[in-house]
Amino acid sequence: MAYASAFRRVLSGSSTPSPIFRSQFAWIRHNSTLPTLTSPKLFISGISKNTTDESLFNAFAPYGRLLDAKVIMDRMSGKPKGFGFITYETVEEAEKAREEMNAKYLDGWVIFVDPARPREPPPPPRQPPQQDLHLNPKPTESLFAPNRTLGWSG
DNA sequence: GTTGAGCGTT
Repeated sequence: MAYASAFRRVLSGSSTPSPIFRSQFAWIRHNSTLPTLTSPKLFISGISKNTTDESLFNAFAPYGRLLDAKVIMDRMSGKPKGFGFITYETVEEAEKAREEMNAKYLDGWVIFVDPARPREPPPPPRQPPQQDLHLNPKPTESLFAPNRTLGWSG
């Protein structure tokens, strides 16, 4: 996502969002993953270090009923990682929130709303290429079977 | 204590 850092560099100093940039963000929507969401979970990236769970919640609250809003902090260092997750009640609300809040301002930073990846991939849509190792081939009975009829006994 | 790519503690 090169556009993310590009817009951040342009907009990091300005505090007032200019309407000019809204037209600039149009192509992002066009370029973004427009197909319907499959999960009410959203991955919010590019959030400010001032953004907390509460301000994230308040920012996305008008677009649906939020079940959860978390700003991910590094548990080792305690510093915010700069992204978070929100969970709506339905995918329609998440869809609306993405349309309304993608590439918008939150605490002076342009945030990006994307569908969150499942933390536990439950259904693999394709089975992994399992190589079929025939470690136990059928026993070759007669290959090494001694021919008793030709014994030394004469 | 560098200025930002990314998918979370259970």
